[in-house]
Amino acid sequence: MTGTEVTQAGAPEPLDASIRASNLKVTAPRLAVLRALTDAPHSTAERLFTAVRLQLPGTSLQAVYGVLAAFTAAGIARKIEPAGSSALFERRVGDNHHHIVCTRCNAVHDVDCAVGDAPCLTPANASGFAVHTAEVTYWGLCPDCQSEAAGTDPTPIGATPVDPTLTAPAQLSNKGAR
Amino acid sequence: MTGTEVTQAGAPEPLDASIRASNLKVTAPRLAVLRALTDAPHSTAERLFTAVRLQLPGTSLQAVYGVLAAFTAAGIARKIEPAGSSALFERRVGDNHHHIVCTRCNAVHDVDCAVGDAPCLTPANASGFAVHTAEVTYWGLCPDCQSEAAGTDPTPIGATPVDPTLTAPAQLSNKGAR
DNA sequence: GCCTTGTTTTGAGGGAATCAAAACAACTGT
DNA sequence: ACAGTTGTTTTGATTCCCTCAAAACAAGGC
Repeated sequence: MTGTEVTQAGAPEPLDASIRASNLKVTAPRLAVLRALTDAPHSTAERLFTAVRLQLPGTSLQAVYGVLAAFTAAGIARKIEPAGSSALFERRVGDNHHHIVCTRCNAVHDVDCAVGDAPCLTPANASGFAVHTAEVTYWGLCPDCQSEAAGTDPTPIGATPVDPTLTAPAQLSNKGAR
Repeated sequence: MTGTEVTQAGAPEPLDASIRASNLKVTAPRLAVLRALTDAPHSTAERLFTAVRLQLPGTSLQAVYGVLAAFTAAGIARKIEPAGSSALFERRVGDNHHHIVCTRCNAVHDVDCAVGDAPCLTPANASGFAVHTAEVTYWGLCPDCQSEAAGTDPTPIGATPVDPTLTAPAQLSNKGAR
């Protein structure tokens, strides 16, 4: 009943296998977190904690933090920290992908790399740095929020959504902006 | 003597002018913060606070936060939040530039955009998002840390520098890694 | 110079994440 | 199957970074 036979679409290999493969001990909290992470990618520790508690009450928030730290260290999970939000976690690792965040509802989606392996990831002037990783975050409106923002109030749903004008990253060409 | 005649290289226009130009009142704390920001770009609020106090004791940390919020809202400063570090501020705004962070000493440098205005900043699959801004952060070793890391300990200088393997953004081609 | 409005100070508060020690459970080998 | 070892989790506290609110205060317009 602790769910070892998770033959669900989306989780090609059994949860415990990927944990064991990283030389980590397979525990109930870890399985639960990994499952929750599979069901809801780009989740905060808190969110995962909530999900985990449904299946495994008695799990502590610190355990979730610990599990996530172990997972990211082992490379079976990845931690992203978009400006203005708390850390998010995802299982998709090892591939060169980026993220796009909705400035209104904070939804996060994966974005494949534009040009393949190392797109514009080679900086123009690295000033002597030996670059080894690159990270791209896009900001915009998700489809849902586009429709709603069209005729409705321009105000974000959640209280403070991450004001793009304050953090002001690189502005794209304004064509079609408006 | 509160320094209005700052004819220093790096600050082409007087500090008070750029504040006034944004319809913000010119105050001592604001001048001090703007000066500190000019001298030390990519600084945390705390760091700026320390710098400001040298010239203007009695200034509160909250004032610095307030000034920085006003500056970013007005568009005369920009706030960046590299993963694992607290918010950093810089005066360089309006141009499409990115950042490169040393994973050992946390030094931050500006990086011009690789391909001009909108480099690889057009995501491969935006999944319907209306993208309006993009942000790129490179991670690597600064020149100084490269030399030191060559023959010395691979351990970072500051206690916890931001472990790139934990946050694991997109890996560049691994050639020359190791 | 006075008034209005916007800033700064002062003091408190809150969320996210980390740290440390003790209780506990998974794997190893027998 | 079982005991030992090592790695996890719990429990409890704490730190860091940043925000909020009200009162004191100063800049800029008249």
